[in-house]
Amino acid sequence: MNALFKALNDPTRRAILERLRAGPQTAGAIAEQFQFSAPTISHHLDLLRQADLVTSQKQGQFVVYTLNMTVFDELLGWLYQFKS
Amino acid sequence: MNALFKALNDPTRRAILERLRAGPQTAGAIAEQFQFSAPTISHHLDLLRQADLVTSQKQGQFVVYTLNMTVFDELLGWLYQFKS
DNA sequence: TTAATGATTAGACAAATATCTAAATAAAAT
DNA sequence: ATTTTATTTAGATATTTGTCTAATCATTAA
Repeated sequence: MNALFKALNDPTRRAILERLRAGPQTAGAIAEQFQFSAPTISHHLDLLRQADLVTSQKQGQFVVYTLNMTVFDELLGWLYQFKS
Repeated sequence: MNALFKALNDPTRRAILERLRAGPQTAGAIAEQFQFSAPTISHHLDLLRQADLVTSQKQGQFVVYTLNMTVFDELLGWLYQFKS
């Protein structure tokens, strides 16, 4: 829960998630879409993975990142207690 | 959106929200339930208010904080784009 | 009007965070 | 084998954050 909110508390990381809606992408392809250095994006991806918001698969020299939406259920569950 | 995620990215602030589910409470009553100083809780309440997650009404020398759940719709809306 | 109570503001400080460059690792291409 | 490409790790740094104590503001009570 902590890792989840932490991961979401950054506009760049949220933007990465939104980009991944279009489908899995390599670390490099993701980094290209932002003005930050590759190590910075790599770090953001690490935090997203710690929160289980993305998964990564190594494919040759590339690392492909995939959105994992199942974690949102946890968030929805937390939100639900506040409804009504 | 930034203020919202920022406010939620702290366990104490999330706990405050959960306590407020029981009903509006004064700043002092909220602070009593935590081990932090009154100024610290006051600061957390300020961030929650900046995110519009709570509203405050001054009643004499007390300040009553009330949970505002309408903001969660914004969060749900953001989450919704990831569904399916 | 003075003292007490509830709450916030101000300022300080340690810890966490986001970013960078440089270096390291691993795979592919020459 | 060597070099290039993709990515991560390491280390540095400036900013942000959570906390505290002390001081201030505002309201109520003596």
